[in-house]
Amino acid sequence: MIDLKLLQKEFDTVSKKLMRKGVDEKLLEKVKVKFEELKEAKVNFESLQAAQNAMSKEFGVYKREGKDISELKAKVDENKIHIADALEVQRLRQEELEKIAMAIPNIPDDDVPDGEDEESNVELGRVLTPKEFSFTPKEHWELAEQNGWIDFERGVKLAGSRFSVAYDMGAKLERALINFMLNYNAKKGYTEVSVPHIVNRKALEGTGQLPKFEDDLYKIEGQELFLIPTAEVPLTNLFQDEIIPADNLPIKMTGYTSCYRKEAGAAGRDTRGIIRQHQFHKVELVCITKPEESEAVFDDMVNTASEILTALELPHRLVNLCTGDLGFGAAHTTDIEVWLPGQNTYREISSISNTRDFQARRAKIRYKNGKKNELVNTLNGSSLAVGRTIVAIMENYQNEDGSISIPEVLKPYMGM
RNA sequence: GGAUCUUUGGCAGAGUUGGUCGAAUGCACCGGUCUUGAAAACCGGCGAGGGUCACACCUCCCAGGGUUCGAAUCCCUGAGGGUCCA
Repeated sequence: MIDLKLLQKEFDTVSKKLMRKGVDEKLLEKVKVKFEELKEAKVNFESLQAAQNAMSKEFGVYKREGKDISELKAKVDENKIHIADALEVQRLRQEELEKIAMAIPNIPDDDVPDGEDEESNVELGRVLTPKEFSFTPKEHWELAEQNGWIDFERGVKLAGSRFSVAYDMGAKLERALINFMLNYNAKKGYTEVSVPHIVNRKALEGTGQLPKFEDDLYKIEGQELFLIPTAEVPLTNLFQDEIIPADNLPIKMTGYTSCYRKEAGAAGRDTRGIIRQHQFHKVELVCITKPEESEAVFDDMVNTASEILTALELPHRLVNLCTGDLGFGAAHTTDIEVWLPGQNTYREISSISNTRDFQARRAKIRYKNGKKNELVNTLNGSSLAVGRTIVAIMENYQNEDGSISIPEVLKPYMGM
């Protein structure tokens, strides 16, 4: 949720920034008006309520003094009707406002580059040089089938398209990577947390997946529960409605979960292989910080994810997302793209975002700054998407005969 | 599963003939006096959210609903905890 007070006070500045992200200025004006109307309704309701309270107190006095209360009662009864009306008005306006305000994305930072889509993303740097192959490197699905690591047909049999089954070294690699990543993150000061894979609506509203992106979520029939699309949701919402002592910040967490996504808007994209699955494994980083320290923590998260790739000797690059490619809740995002020689391109393997106070405002996560309660900053990032890491390992570690070597650092995790 | 009791501020714990209760008291905590420093003692402050320049004011005594001019206090439903019976 954006800061409505800020929108009201500095409409021109805020709307200009949001227009960079394609938000219609008319919509923002509407939000501003609705916000003012809501405040008005609140003041109205509260003053009626105050009058009611005062009269009720008088009642006590009258009774004790044995005075006649019929006139006062008439007044109070009339006021009651007004209160009911005022409350209804307030409720409606609140609903109206929330409906549109909740669908407004976060304000992008000033240094986020302009752009429609990923074409305008800005490369920040490269780590490791892709190696030259003496043969034409294959794509991962081919290697996966050839080595018997991944079974696409039986995944479809069990659950449908975009599901797959991992076997043998493919399955072991999954497990090894998860452990390796979690251990690495723990060493960097991130506390390991194991969370539910099913969450309620409030949690998803807190992190911004709802109400706007319900189509992308798997919902449990008959219940207001959803499968998580990322561990970011439960990890961030651990602190929903809490006021955290300043000394406890920053909170740095890492967690492994499966992630479940309908991929509603992705028809036809990445249909081969395991780049885009309905269920995939991911190790996530989530941090909760004071506003002034969030950028330092952000850098640490990017480094942590990048270091894992470096340890796996996978070439990658860092990319600063442009306004058009930025997610709903992010103020700015750095993607890490790993080199895939089979596809001869870099593909996203991690996305690290600073949402600043956008999620904190929705989820009411605050901290005690002296005497005042202030919103925290929340950050999230993958470190890393496990399936895509396997893809990267397959393509980068392939040999001419189609076999695949195992990265040195993973061998201990695979009983080798 | 049945009966009964219970659910209050960081903790403990008053508050059930409904009104002056957002709530006594103790502990904890913060500030001060005293002290070389600390402890003790004494003085002062001290629930949360919204709102305001600051007040005022609104909301919150497990959750939700109801009765009433007015509810922490009464009624209903649900959840957690205790005890007894199965």
